[in-house]
Amino acid sequence: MESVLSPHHDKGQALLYLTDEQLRQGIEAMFFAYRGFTADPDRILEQFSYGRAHHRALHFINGAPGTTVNNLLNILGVTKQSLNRVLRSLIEDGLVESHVGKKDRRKRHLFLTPEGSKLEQKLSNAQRLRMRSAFRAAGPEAVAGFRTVLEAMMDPKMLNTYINMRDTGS
Amino acid sequence: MESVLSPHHDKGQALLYLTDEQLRQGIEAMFFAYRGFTADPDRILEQFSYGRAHHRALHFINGAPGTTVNNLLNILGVTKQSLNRVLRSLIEDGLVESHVGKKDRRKRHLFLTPEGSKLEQKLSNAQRLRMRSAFRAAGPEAVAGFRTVLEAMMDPKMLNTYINMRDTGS
DNA sequence: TTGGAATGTCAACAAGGCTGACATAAACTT
DNA sequence: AAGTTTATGTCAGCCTTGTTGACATTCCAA
Repeated sequence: MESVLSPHHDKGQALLYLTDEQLRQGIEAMFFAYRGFTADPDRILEQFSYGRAHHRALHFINGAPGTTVNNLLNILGVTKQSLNRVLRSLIEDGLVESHVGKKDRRKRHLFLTPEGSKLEQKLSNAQRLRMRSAFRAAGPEAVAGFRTVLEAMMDPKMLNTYINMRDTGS
Repeated sequence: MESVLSPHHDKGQALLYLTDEQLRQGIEAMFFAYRGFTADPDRILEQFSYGRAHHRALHFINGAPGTTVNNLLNILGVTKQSLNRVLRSLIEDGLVESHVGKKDRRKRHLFLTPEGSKLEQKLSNAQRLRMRSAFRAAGPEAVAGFRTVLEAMMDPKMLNTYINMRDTGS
């Protein structure tokens, strides 16, 4: 907790944002913002008869080319059967390539084809556009705060995953 | 990346948070944080054989008792068929009551029963617990930034909805 | 070399989105 | 008063994306 003595963190100030009403607003803000966050890619995906699950797969394969199915499973937090369905359609449609591992032939390493990369770019551009304009409107300090709160809200295990991706740039 | 000459206002510093890599991190932060955000209520809902859709209905009926089906539809952004399925089960299970409007008898006004209120509390407490600890860990300035960015990310129409709920406290 | 662990595939089911069609009742318009 | 619009509910059927269970393949270690 925070000191009552510190001038910038007196009790009233420190606790104001922790009232149930403030928390409720935070909860609703998450709900509405997440809708906005996914709205643009969703519109594009619809044209390709894909869903959010396809977007997520493309996103993380793009970020970590050669990743395995199992690794993707851990990141996405779904069952392998669920992911497999999505991957199968992406592979059939020529957006993703699956290569049997050379060391361990049980593993499949996943890569985007040029066409898959193209769609990923399209989705990513749309999503970044909104994020950029939100960041621009809010300013650098707000962005830092945004990231801080989001990180504190993640499950510890996923926070590690997130931090690893962030630091290795993959 | 950073200018040696003007540490606080050089171009690199001012725009650092708008690089594609920063935006990518923002996107992934949203993805992982939203999972954390919904994880606790999801576990509770499972015990009742309900889903997130039920949670959302309970949440907004609790926040605006007597709201109509149509109003809820606009807030939730789903079709009436989809909402109806959820409402029907909540009404059958005695968590929600639907009262024919007195002025306009086409309308149904929705209220939580004591039992519905109890579940809503349970879900809301779990979700607030995580939000509170995230807010506490991040500090007031970060919370303000979080809210600012989320609001900038909403669709304008939903931002209005959100602001109205926030200001009227309903 | 054999049994277990890791990995991936196939089948089937459920939740919760969606559309379309239609019924009802009330309110509004002309 | 008649016709139109609005609000709501319901039925049927479809799709995506979760789930579990069963099973095949591959690797590794006892």
